[in-house]
Amino acid sequence: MTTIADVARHAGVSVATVSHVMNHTRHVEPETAERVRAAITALRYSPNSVARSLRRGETKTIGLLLPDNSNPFFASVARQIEDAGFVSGYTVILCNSDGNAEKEERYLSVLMAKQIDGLIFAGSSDHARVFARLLPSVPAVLLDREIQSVNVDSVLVDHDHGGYLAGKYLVGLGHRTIGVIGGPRDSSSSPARLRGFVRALGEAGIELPPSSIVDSDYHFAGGRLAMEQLMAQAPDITAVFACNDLMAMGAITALRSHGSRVPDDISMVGFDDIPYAVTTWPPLTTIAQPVEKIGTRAVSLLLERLGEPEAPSRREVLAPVLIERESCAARR
Amino acid sequence: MTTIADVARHAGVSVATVSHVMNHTRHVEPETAERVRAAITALRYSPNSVARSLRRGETKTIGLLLPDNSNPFFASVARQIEDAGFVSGYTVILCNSDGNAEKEERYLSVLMAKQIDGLIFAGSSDHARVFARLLPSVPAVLLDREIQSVNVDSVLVDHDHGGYLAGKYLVGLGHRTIGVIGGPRDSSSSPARLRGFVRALGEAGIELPPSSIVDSDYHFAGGRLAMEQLMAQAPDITAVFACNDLMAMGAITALRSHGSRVPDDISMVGFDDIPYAVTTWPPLTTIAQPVEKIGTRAVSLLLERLGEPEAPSRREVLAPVLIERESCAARR
DNA sequence: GGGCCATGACGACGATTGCCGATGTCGCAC
DNA sequence: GTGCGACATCGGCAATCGTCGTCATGGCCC
Repeated sequence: MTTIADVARHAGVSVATVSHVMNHTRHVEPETAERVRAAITALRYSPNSVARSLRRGETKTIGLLLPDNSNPFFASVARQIEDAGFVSGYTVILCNSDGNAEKEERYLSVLMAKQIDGLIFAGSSDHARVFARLLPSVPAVLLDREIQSVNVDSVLVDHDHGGYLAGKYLVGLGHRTIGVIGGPRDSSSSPARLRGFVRALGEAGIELPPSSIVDSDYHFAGGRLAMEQLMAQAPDITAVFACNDLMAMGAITALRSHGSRVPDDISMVGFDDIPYAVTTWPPLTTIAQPVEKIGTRAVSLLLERLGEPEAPSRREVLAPVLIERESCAARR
Repeated sequence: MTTIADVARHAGVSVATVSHVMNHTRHVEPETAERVRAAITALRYSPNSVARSLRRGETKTIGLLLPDNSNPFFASVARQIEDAGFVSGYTVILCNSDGNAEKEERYLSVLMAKQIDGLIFAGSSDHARVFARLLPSVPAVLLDREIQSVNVDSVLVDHDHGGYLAGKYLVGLGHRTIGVIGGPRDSSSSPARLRGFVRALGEAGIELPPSSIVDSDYHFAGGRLAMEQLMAQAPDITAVFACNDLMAMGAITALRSHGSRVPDDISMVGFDDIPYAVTTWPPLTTIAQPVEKIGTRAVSLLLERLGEPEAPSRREVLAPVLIERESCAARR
């Protein structure tokens, strides 16, 4: 590997000069600078970032810790974050924790050792210990999660509002007896979605009996099972709100195998707007999470904090929007 | 940040000793070692990987350059690679190139500057220039791509064989007039899949007229359009082989809106076995790529090469397998 | 001679590691 | 029993990795 010293020798100057022409950090005689640049290209020199990082005390690297990159939602977020980081000269280290507290801790240690400049964290549940020990020592942005701490900003999605949107929409179509397929109780998102949904119904004077709510797990198969159960215990429903798209897709499958037609017999609203929401039949009406914004805002917050480490911590909440496709119809 | 010198001072030993107890790199009096360990935990010391990397000349980092992490196939591969790397102490830097040659080159430069120990590259097309300039200088593994070069291994999927499997299967079900929805001509995978498929048909004495082949783009909407076209120009087909699942899903949608039923009227075989292949109705019969193996084998090859840089380059080919679900039926 | 300009020399940054010195142990010869 | 050298054990010093910022220096002009 060629080093800055090689370049200096080749150009007949000192290493300091080479460094300065590369970084435009002090004036160098144009002629000299030209000679240096020539040497750089001649030797195909590229500065060693490791040495640079050691010297400068910054790595231009951000850690991205999320539950599972093979989950399309996180994959999209990761993609956005990587893109946004790259344009600002940052590189992303990807870590998958499966929401496992121990793994999160191990990854965090590695990332800290690697001297990341910042962290973007999408924990799957609240592991206070992890945060308390490690987070304060590096600027961080939490996704869909909050914590009282300096140095930590949050990007939140207004799940409550999303649920409200879904409720308003179904009520507006004339539905009165509505079923719900909920996500995991211990997630932070599902209860909020449910809350907003219930509120919308409440505003229309509609009450949601416990028998019209079935909890599930955010997965396709879980959604199918939940729908079976829902059909059994609340056979008169004309619409369903599934707390995510995957479960909505599973529910549609269950309905189809029972001969129910969507949206003719039952309307279906999902949540997330994953890319595959358009591949179902009928295409799924859903509440879209602003995936793109989540990623870009997270990076922006992080970079701003790097510029001003002592600024008070911020929380940014992003609004989901209703995407109307073909899985809902007015009540007959 | 606390450094090794702080620990040494705190334990009353030299930095060398601290280093040696951390790395078990020479015998240290148990008593002394214990004192050092105590100091380490007392000060919450964690060695600075950047300094270590500079000194050791290795970063325990591998670069992963792929077209698009939001594509579920690559997302899964990335996940597998990250997992496999982590257990061996490697960390992954994620880069999305969109298959854009210029981006690939920029990323490669950054990765080289960051002194990655190895590279896993899933290029979307052959950018010989990129490779020629940069690849030889770092151990690399190519995914689904080959190139004549030292230091470069490949993990390949036998697309030809996958296509063959699909053909054999449909022929075995009694189909004789079969349509094909192809992927991009300039990809390396689609033509190979097609080739294998045609061979299987040939062995059964079946010929594929040009009118039963429609090329598309590996996307859902493209698949739908292609199916429309296929129905128009080859109305008598009883089965379709789509060169990936997304197009198969689009094709099923097109068929449904024309009142054709899958598999009763038309059988459908996809390729890839993306997670969403089970969410269609009917669940999609498809040729599965060994996603998991691709990732783990890529990491293994890379690590083995790191251990033995001068070994002859290797190519590992992985066999796809037929996953029988419900989108195919015997010809009426 | 003071001030300015362009550049060079040099010491961190934090960890690893080859080399050397100090101390302790043991065996052997007298 | 004593003295001495060979050898093993343990720990410290200092060089090193490649880059960058600070201080120093030499030349030049007014």
